[in-house]
Amino acid sequence: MILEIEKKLKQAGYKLTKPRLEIIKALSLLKTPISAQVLSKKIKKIDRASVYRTLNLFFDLGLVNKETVNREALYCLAIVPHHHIVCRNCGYIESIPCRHEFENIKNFKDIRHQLTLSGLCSKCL
Amino acid sequence: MILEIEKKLKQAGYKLTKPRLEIIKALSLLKTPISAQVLSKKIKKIDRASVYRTLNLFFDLGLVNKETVNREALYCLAIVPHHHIVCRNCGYIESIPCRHEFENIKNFKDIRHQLTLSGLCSKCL
DNA sequence: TTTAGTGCAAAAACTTTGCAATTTA
DNA sequence: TAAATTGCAAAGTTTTTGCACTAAA
Repeated sequence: MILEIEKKLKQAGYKLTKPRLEIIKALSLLKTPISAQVLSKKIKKIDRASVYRTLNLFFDLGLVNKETVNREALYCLAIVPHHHIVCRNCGYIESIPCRHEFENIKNFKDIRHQLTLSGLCSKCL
Repeated sequence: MILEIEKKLKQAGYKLTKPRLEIIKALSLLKTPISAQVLSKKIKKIDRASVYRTLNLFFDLGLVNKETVNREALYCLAIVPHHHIVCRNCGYIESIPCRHEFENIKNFKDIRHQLTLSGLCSKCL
């Protein structure tokens, strides 16, 4: 999966730098999406500005998804299509495999998507 | 539709104030989602802080959706379930009726969702 | 070696907060 | 009239930018 991302970065004409690789690695190790802030604090050796620049680049390239979860913007890798469902009470997050096809919407090509579900998990209801 | 929102606000124990009604009205007139910033500039008579407070309240109550479109967080009314597809090149936005049912995800109740699609519209590809 | 990318520091943009005044129910 | 909500001003947070330096191809 990491290799696939690196390939896409290269194909798009971007360099494979240490900060970028670090961020890809960090994201790939996570089970749940993460905010730019928190990611930045997690990877202390990379400057905050670079974290933001990198996440924006990855988002523009479709390598990461950005979704609003309980008011916060969170990022996660977009390579394996999946969704999240979040408990609005305790914040617990589960991943959901993507079962929908969005390729056939008239008038649009090269479709990317981002679906976020929220609810109350069994502990909270 | 507006009346339905007002009812929900009341039911949740909140007052129907002028700023809140203004914001509901403004959102209901829009064909596309809007950022807090832009909405605030659009409704000059309501203080910025109130716009933010109101959007957050509405979001928490599930009255509005918040979605990330081309890096920006945009709001729209959530009463009539629908999605958006955005052209990544020119920003053109179309609404899509919601055809999916998300009620039956195990372990979660009271599910809300937010789906954003992006692509390249026919003019841009 | 050249060009893209980084870190740093500073600026800009965005969002929230405290509190007195106002409005709603 | 009591309690919630607003506007204002200020603070806090988040994100971006300019630029000299560094690293990837």
